[in-house]
Formats: sequence, structure tokens, C-alpha cells
Amino acid sequence: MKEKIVKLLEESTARCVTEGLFEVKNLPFIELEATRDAAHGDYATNVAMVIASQAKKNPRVIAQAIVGKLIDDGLLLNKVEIAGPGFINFFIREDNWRSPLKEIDRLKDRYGALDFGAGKKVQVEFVSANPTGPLHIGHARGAVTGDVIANILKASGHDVSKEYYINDVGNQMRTLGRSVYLRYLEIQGKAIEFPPDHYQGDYISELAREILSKDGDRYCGKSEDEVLPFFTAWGAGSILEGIKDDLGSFGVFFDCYFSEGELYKDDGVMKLLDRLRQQGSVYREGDTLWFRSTAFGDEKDRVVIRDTGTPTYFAADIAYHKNKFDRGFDIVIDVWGADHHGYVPRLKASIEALGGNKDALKIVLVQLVSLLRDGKPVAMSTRAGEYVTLRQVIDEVGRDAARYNFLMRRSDSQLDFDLELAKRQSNENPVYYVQYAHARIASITRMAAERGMEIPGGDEAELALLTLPEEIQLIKSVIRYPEIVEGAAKALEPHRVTFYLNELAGIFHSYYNKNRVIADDPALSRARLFLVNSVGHVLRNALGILGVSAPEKM
RNA sequence: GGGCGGUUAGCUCAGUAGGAUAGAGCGUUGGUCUCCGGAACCAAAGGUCCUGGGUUCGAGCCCCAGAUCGCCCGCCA
Repeated sequence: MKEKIVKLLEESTARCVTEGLFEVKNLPFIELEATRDAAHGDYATNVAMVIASQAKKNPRVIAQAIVGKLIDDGLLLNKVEIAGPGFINFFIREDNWRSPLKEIDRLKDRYGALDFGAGKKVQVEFVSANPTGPLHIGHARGAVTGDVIANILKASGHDVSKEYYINDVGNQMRTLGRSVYLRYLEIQGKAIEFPPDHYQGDYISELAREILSKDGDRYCGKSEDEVLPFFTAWGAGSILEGIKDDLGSFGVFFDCYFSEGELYKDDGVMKLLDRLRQQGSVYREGDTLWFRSTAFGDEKDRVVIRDTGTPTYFAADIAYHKNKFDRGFDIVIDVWGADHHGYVPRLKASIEALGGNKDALKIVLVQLVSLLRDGKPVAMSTRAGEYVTLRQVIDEVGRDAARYNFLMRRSDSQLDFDLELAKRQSNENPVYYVQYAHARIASITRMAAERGMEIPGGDEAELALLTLPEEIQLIKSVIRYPEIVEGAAKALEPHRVTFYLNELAGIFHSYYNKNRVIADDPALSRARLFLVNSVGHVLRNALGILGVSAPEKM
């Protein structure tokens, strides 16, 4: 609908220019927005005012010219008005709203699937928590955000791969292995001193017990250097399996788990740094190697090889992102905790230094979550091993409510997650509001079937019978869905889908309360069944993108 | 000290490329139940869009200065 009017406007303005009614250097992007106030029609454009400043003419005169050259051979419009300082308001002929409904019925679960991303390979990397402990609630928001961004991009035609980066190299891994090893000794009654900077959680002791019951005391009496690699590898592997299980319960699945260790094979990282050094982007100072990120807009240069000879995390990350682009991704999206924002310039700098396009890397920052219970903060301390795990959240509030709650804010705004509120099945909890709308529609369909009424196909339903203002409003809302998907995909903003769902469910509930779908008039009932069934499709498709179930009954 | 993000109704937050009279949910108050599912609906009250300048036909949105809150500023990851 929107595109059709934009097209009319483009043709009309072009005609005005050719006929010399006004002059513009280059035609502006035509902005057409759905009006808030019905008195202003269905859509409005400010294009006349935008042109006016260029053409140095009165905007209303410009508007007059554009309207005069409009050719609406498709009988789309009922009325066109010029209003206020120079808005052009479009009133759509009512029957034009109804036919797009048939599209929903025809496409069903594919309605809202777009193709503007066709041919583009996209990678979304998210979670990527170190395998040193179970996922906690902070990871949960990133997990949902990344997952839903991937779904949205898929829905808009992109070829999407979801990836989890495993930091299995470095100090933290060694600390993990040592933590397990010390607990292993401790269980056997050996005197140990457990350092405060080691992992304190109970799961460490559990891992140690598993090893003991599996392998007995065979690791005792050997040097740390000898046994630590085993404890590290076994611990990390075991924890990663747990992470995968938890993510699975949360409805999050990855296409690829990428190990940091991969990057070091065949001296990969060193070779890459040599290459950068040859082109002058990396330089040596004493025993330290620096990346010249200031040459690409960063505040200061960054160390890539310490004076101890070991590479930094950043060194591996340069190689990792090069690897991503080498794998043929056109767009690479990283979902990060907002506390990493300072890291963005240096990473983009590294892409530029390697001759890549820094805009092909998009960073989505996810703000931290404060966990509440009945409005009171829940104490969380990673060091003490005291935190609410993702597993506990799923078990307590359920997957649907948890996911939906994380999607109710834009990802870069802080979020309070209240455990009691999230599991409360009341009107304070919007998940159920939307799911209830879907269950209601399913219920209507069941009732209709009991009375021997089938949902009509698009050609059978007499859509012209849908004349009530609230019916037109419902239709307008439901056919807007593809625009929502498109906007969410371009902005990488999952919350737009959530807000849309709340609005659509609201309009439906209101309609339902005021009017009977299964009425006395069979033809009208069929038309309304068709409408309501379309709403059901859209609710289901949108909930599907969020990874939230659409129940038939509640 | 520097940087990033925020500040919109009592609370939690939207506000789509700078558009017309700034929205939603919750909460509050008052209504709707002979009827397809009341986890619903209807209505009302509620605003210095942090402050002060600027840009223009027009600013919650853009620019400058300030206030305030959070985060970051490691050869940790």
C-alpha cells in the first residue's frame, strides 16, 4: 500500500520537474508516514515542504502542483488534501484495504517473509561466554537478542549463520583447570589453599567429584604441569555441554561453535601480525608489539603481543574477524554486553587495516540486566559464585515469559527483570496478553468447526462485508506486519516486533469484545472468520520470530 | 580528567529519516458479565519531553553549553 502511493508521488514529482513547474537539483527521498490522526487521512507526506526549501517556492504551491499531476489509475485514492503548512494527505478508498488480506491467507506461515536480504550472507555471533561456569541471567538477554536478530534477518531473506565463539585459550582456562584440580585434591583429604581469584562455584567441586569417580586418584602425586591440561580440557568441555543444554532449553541453537584455538593453528595469528607489521600497522617497542589503531581513529594504540611473548585477546580477535570475512560473510554482527563498547573502535580499526569495510561489521550492544524479585534487587556476586543461572530462570518463569520479557525494551536500554512479575499469570505480564489473543482465535475456529463452519478461502469470503471501523482498523494493523519485519531487520531491533504484537493483540481483543465473529448472518460470519484467521497467522508468525510459542489453548 | 549511553505521565518504557493535538502498559478511579474463553473490554484523571541557548516553515528527535545517573578508560577476557 505504502509503496504504491510512494510510486504515484515519485511519478508525479518527476512530471512536475519535466514540465518546469518547479526546479530541484535532486529529488528527495519521499517520506510517507501513516498518520496518527484519521482526520489527516491514512498516509501523509511532507515532500512539498522538503522541496520548497530547495525550489524556493511556497510549499503549498508545490503541493498543489504535485497533487495536480497525480495519476491514480488504480483507483487507490478516495481523496487527496493539502493541509497545514504543506502536508499532502491521502485518503485510501476503503475497499483497497481488504484485498491485501487475501495475501495473508495465500502465504500463511510465509506471510511477512521478505526477500530484500536475498543473496546476502550474514553471521550473527552472540553469547560467546567463556566456558568457565554456567550461563547466568546476564547472558540470557544477549542470547535472546542474538537469536531473534537472526530470526528477523532470516525472515527478510538473508542467509544467516549463528555462531558462538569459545574463548578456550588463555589465563581463564588455566584458572578453571586449576580450580577443578584443587577441589579434586581437596575431596581426597589433601590440604590445599584455594585462591580467592579462582572459581568458587559449587559446580567446580561437582566436576572434581565426577573426575574422581571416573578416574580415581590417578592424577595425584603428579606435577601440576602434567595434569592441568587434562583438568582444563575436561572442565571446559563439560561446562560447554551444560551451556549448550541450557541454551537448548531456552530455544537457542547455534550453527557453529568456533574455537579460539583454531586461530592459533599453523601460526595463524602470528602470520597475520607479520602481515600487518610489513604494512606498518603493527610496530615493535622493546619486546612488545603494538597495533597502530590510532591511524584508524582509535584513542590509543593497542598491545597485541605482551613483553612476555604471549598474544592478547585482541590479537586473536583481529584474526577471528578476518576469518569471519574470509568465510564469505557480507555482514558480520556481534552482540556484546554494553560494557565492551570501548572495544568497538579498535576492532573496526583492525578491519580497516586489513583492507576490509568497517561498516560490514555491526555491533549490537546489550545493556546489563538487573534482577529483581518483587521489586527488590537480587544480590549477585560472580566471585562468590552467587548468581541466578539461566537454568533457574527458565525453570522458574518458563521459556516464553523469560524470552518475551527480554524483548520488551530496546537492547541498549537497561532492563529490570523481575522474577515474580515474569511468572505471574496476570495482566501485568504482556506475554499472556498476546498469547491469549492467539488462543482465543484458535478457540473461535474450534467453535466454528463444531457448528459446521469452515474457514473460507480468499475467494469465498465476502470481504466487502467487513465495513465496521474497527474491522478496517484491524485489517490495517495486520497488513502492516511486513513493514515491521523490514524495519526491525534494517535497524536490528527485535523490540519493534514485540511492540507491534502488543498493539495487534490489543486491537483484536477490543474487536472481539465488541463484535461477535460467529454471528447470525452466515456470510458475515465467514468474512469475520477469514479476518480473524488472518490475525492468527500474523500473531503466530511474529511470535515465531521471537521464539515464543503460540498456544491453541491456555 | 576523557569517552559512550541515558534523562519523556505516579512506576516501567515506546516514539519509526525533523512533522500536525507527544503515546503504550502497569498503577489509580469509575464502568462492562443472559452472548464465540473476563489471562478480556470501555472510560477518566495524569506531561516544564532534565535545564539554558541555537539551527528552520516546524525540534522529544539535529548543534552548543550545563545538570544528573549508569558504564568504560588493563600488556583481563
